[in-house]
Amino acid sequence: MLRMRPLPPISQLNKALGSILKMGHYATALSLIQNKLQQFQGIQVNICTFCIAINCYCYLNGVDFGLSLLGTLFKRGYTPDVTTFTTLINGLILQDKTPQAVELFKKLMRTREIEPDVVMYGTIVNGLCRTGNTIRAVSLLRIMEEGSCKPNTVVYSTIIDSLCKDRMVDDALKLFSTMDEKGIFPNVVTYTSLIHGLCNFGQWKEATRMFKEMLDSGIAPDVHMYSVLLDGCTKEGKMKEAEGVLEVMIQRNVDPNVVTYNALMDGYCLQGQMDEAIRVFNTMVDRGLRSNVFSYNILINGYCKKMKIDEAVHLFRELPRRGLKPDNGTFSAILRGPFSITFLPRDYNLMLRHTTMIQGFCEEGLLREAKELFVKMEHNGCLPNDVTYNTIIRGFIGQHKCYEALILVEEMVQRGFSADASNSSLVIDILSTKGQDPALQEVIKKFMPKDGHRIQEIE
DNA sequence: ACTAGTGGAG
Repeated sequence: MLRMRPLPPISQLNKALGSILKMGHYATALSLIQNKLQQFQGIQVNICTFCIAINCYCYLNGVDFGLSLLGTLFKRGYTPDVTTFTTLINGLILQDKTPQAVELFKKLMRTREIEPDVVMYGTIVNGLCRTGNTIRAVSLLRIMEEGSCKPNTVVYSTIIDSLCKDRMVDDALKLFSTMDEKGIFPNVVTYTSLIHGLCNFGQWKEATRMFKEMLDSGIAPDVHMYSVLLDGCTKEGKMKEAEGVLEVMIQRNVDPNVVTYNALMDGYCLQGQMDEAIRVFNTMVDRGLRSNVFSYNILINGYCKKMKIDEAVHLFRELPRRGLKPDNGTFSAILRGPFSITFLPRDYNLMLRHTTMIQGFCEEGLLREAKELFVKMEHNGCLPNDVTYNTIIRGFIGQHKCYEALILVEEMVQRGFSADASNSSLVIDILSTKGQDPALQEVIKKFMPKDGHRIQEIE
């Protein structure tokens, strides 16, 4: 007879779920929760399990699903704790709803429903930094310093990294130097952010000084740190040193990953040494690492710059065979290359090739390139037609470049073309939001097809 | 046990 095993303690389940989450398997964690609930009807799910589920929903289906679970939680008589709310705040930030996240945070502060802890503060700081509000994050840091919830290394690191990315490396250095006074110690993450920032601004000497300082304080570099250093070397054209970094990390049993090799490959591409870049690519694969779309983009970009079209096309075609999908970076590399129209399908005629390319440029926001090709296509013996005009005009309007659009509209009308359906509706959209701009009015009037009555309806 | 911060192409 089958004897029922004792119910696993809920803490055991939660612990297992924790390690599944660390690997990013949110769907697995969710189905595990559901299975356990069905398997053991009487199992007592606690607030942590709910929080894990909310977190999974936030990552898988969006924060709205997470919020709806909060309702269930209330209905069953549970009281959400600070972690639950932090999870939701993080969910909002993940979905680019940082203003709502800040609102929720403020509301919790106001109603004193929850006493925010350092993680909740850190989550808000992260949200502010990610949305270009680093200065507001610094203000929040000051508030924390004066209050009872003191900032920790994570909060400082988040802001230091953001300052570096906002090109305020000096301010990052200043903030860094105040950490010591407060007895908050930088870790490898703090140093990585700062050294990355210094490398990006060519302050190689200062970067190496910081690295030595870190080693002296007994902090061990990890794969992130070594990759940043290697990348810094290649940006300085120091390929020998970059290879040296790779050797050192292998020696010290820090395994390089695909990011490390990509950085090295990009360095060789920058030097125009495509043979070396390919050698690195092969070494990476030999070491059992999988190339990603970045690896391909780096090489395609390198070949395009060297006018090696066959090699670039070959790699481009290899992407799907490796189960990889070209992304914006791939198209960007191709579009900037001198042979970009060659990548397009064989049955595209010259006209279609140019128009497709122009559309690609517009979608990438590369209007200057779009205009260049637009001018060039006439020299290539290929007159733009109504589709070409509509494509490029849509591009300029999309980037709110009304005056450039106006010139093109006049040209188009002169040649006897008019706006297509998609552009007409686009114009109506703009009219409803920005109709008061006289310059835009001018564009719109010329742009619309002969039956201008739809404009009057709106006016 | 659950929640926040670090690296790479264009």
